[in-house]
Amino acid sequence: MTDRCLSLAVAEPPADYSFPPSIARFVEVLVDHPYSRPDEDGEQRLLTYRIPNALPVRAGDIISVPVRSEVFGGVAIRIVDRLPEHLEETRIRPINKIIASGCFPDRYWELLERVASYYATDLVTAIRIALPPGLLEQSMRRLRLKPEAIPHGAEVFCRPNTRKVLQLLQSQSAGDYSIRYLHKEIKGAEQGIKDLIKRGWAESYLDEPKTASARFQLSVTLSVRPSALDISKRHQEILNILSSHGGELWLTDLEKLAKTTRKTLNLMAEKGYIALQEQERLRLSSVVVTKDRAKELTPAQAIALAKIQALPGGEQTLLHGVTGSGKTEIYLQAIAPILESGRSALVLVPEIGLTPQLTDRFTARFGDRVCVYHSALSDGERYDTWRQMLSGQAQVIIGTRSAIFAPLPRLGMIILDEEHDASFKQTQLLPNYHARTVAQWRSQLENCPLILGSATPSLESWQQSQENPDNYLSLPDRINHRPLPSVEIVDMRRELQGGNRSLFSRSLRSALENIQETRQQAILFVSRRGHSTFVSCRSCGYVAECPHCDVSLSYHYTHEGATELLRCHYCNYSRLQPRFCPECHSPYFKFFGSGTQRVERELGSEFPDLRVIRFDSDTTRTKNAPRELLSKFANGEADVLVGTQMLTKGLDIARITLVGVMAADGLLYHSDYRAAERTFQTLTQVVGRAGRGETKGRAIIQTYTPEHPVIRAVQTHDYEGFVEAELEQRESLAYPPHGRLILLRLSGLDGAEVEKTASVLADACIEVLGTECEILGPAPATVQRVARRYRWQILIKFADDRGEIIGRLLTIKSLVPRAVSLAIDVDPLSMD
DNA sequence: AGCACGCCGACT
DNA sequence: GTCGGCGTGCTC
Repeated sequence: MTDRCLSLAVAEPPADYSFPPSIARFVEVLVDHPYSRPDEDGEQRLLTYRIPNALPVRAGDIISVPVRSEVFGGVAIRIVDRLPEHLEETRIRPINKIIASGCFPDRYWELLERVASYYATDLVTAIRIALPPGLLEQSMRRLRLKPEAIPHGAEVFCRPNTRKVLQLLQSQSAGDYSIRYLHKEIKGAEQGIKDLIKRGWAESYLDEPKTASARFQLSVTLSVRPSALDISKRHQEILNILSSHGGELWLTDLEKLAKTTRKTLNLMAEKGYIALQEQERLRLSSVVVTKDRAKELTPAQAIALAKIQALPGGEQTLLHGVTGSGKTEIYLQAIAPILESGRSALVLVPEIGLTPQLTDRFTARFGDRVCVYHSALSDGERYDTWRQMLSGQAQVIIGTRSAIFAPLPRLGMIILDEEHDASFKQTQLLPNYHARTVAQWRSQLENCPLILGSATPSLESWQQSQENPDNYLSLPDRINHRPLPSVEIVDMRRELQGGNRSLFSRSLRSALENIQETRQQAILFVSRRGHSTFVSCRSCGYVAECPHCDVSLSYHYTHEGATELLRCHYCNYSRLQPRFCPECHSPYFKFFGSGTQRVERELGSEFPDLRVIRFDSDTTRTKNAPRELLSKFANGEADVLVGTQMLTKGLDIARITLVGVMAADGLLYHSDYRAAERTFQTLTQVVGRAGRGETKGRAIIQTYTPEHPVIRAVQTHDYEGFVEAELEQRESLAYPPHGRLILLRLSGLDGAEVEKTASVLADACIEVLGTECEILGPAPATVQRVARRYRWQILIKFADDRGEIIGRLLTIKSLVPRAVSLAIDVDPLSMD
């Protein structure tokens, strides 16, 4: 399949793009439409369109085309001068318009091809993740009521289907739904829709795809000398302000700066003092920070930097630096010469919203050559940043997972910070790619070095670096010889035996008291959000469960007097906590498992003087919330930060001297084969937040299993010991990085149908893949039902060098019925 | 994948 | 006749 796709992709040199318009009349398009997706043989189907009047379409452009009665996005693959034989010219329709051109730099197609084939999806799906949202949008046919045309009470005379459609439309104030939605809601909607249109009560229309577009704004340019004699004093003032800002400003900015109005400026434009013109204003998010300079490096940092700078293109190196060892400074100094040489750098981080500190440091060093790119940006911001990347200017892009597809024409370096982090793997949408894997391909294709940085490298990266020790860089010490925090393990069983029923051990309690006295700061790590993981009736044991998923509902209670809510952490269903047990009407409930809200509340009652900020996905939902909460904490407006996993990333605050882990067991208790690795990484990272300033840090880990080897390894900061033991484990079970996995995830509303499909697929796998693979399952997923869908899985284990089996696996796709969906997760990180 | 089209049984 | 169900084929 790969080969065929390669021949499809735009491999022609730019000179071949420009056919004379008289010859280049047709274009073959890969359309974002199911028909264009590969069939059983992996054949991509292209549709041929006419190019209207010399529209400058080139291969690689994103265009929009009509398919039947709708409009879809697509990619121009080939410009041709003649139609294929099986097509009549009368059947050929013209393309609608060019949405974006020149979007794919050299070598970029090859990257997308590789993503599509390795992750077992089609090319359009791979292209889609590479583009900003909205570029491949499609139109939809909608039905709109014409209320004025409907006689009063006339629906009584309609047939049932017409009435149903009418009632559904009338239930909404605009009286407007997509035809697809009407079909989904009402069976036999077709007739009703036709009837309504025939009667003239409704009209169907095509809503235009809402493609992102550039924003234009009025700008003001100085066109005279401000001191010219015949200009009034007020006008001179305004011109001076304009002049002092370089002679060019946005109209809105000048209005504010000069405290003037549009009317005055219009007058000045008429007199010819200034020129007003529409200009594109890029929506790039910018933060103003003070400029900084390169810091002096420690000897270890200097060695690492020198090795990075000597790294040949296409090679990767692992920068293994303990928490607080100054990896960011190395990144900054490695990037500086890249920018100088006119090339760009790509920095990938796990979750950008949570690491404002890192972004700020890059901006302080490189100013407006830094752009951020991640999903929290608005569509407009994303679109503009994406186009800014295409410009080819030397720049630094800091982004999350999807930024690995940043269309930078002259890429000089890729850095993956916190490379072990699981958020680099896409899990919800297809393709289920891992940004580290894609980064490895991209660095080879673009012939630029790849730096993987982490304090707790993934087993994959560790093993690769062991195979090539030249490309392993170690920073074993913190900068300024600061020691790593001491780690104390507290056995919570003993606390209970000793009569301490609080969430806080005696040790943690006294450490928190100490924080208050010494005016230092602490963070408390909790593995779950919410208040309690479940609520149970004290007399009958009833536990509220989610009606759509096979899980109990979490209890949410944020503050005194707040509504008590039960919420499903899988599908977000929520309802009020009942006052009485629905089974036995008892008013008494017991709360199990403590989350961030409960820890926050208990802190409040046991340490009323401590000021607490809660930092979890509930309090950081809005765009600027993470930055605001963190800067409040950094400014000393709170003493304790209580939070989940998010705390483990990039938090660097000198006054944090204490880290408390409320219950380490919540992490360990997972059936997943990666549970130990994840727990070690998370705990090591969170412990590493302490003691980055003058005062030595201290960590207290509360657990019910103090003897667990992972907990021990965290205590002794023994990465290597942990990794070696874990690698042996994995090898004995043929789990990654020894051997590879593919997980087939099946889901559907009909449990029996999903189960049946799963068993059919498992048999097909055995037939197609034979004895070269081990096929485990089918088995129900850990949580069998999520959002009313039943879920089954098949796990395929195979040897490292048998990558070609993925292609063979595609043939089983056709065995899946419509009502069941299949996702092929190549190299899954989690089996949930 | 949807959505047309067309064929066949049940009911005014 | 007409309505409504579902199997089959096409999308430039």
